[in-house]
Amino acid sequence: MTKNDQHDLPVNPDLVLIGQALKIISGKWRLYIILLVGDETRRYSELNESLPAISEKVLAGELKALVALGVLDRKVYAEIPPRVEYTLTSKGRLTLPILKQILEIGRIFNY
Amino acid sequence: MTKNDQHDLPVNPDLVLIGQALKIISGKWRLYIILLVGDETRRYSELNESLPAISEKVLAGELKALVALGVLDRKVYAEIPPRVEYTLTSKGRLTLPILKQILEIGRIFNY
DNA sequence: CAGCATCCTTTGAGATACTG
DNA sequence: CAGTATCTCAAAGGATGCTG
Repeated sequence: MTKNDQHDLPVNPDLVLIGQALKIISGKWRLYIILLVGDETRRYSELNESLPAISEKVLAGELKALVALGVLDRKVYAEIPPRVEYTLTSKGRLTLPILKQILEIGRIFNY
Repeated sequence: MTKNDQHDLPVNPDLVLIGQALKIISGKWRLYIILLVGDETRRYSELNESLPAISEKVLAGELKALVALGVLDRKVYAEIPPRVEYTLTSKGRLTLPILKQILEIGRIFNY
């Protein structure tokens, strides 16, 4: 029976889910990227231009992470010049309506 | 007509709202704190115990920030020992159902 | 009890040059 | 075009001791 024994506090199972969700959406650019892709197919250069303030390194890193997390699909076309397209996975699409709700928070605190 | 002229890209007004929302919810602890307060009244010590991994400095700082942002109300009781209680403001309460939706994202990527 | 002050470590992010 | 490699920096977060 340690001090942190589970019986001490009824651990809120939601806290675990928050952690899972934060793995997906936390960071300065995640929400922007996921919402910009939306239901479309986006090329790297499109995203780069839509987010002028992001650096190439960060964008490439975030895209790679989101692919690894199963949020984005990455499709490479063997063309010259190269073309790479990103779309939401089925799981990624499930998050879309939720992320759009987050925009409401912006509205709430804007006026 | 500069390169960044607004006419060049139909700037997504949602991007602005994301920025507003991120001011409220971004960071490692914001979601936890807001959801833990929920519809209840929480003391500093309660929050501190519910989030064993947070340091006192960070918790105090986040609470102060959330009060400044208009998310939390802070009520001090002139007692000994001191008692400080936090509740959501009316705006803060408006975010609750949205933040609860975010838990769904955790579920989506958990299985 | 509910913090603040100080110091320190870690992480995220930006700039730039370069490559398949 | 779509990235990588390096370097650098700022900010977030953590540990600890102290106080009204």
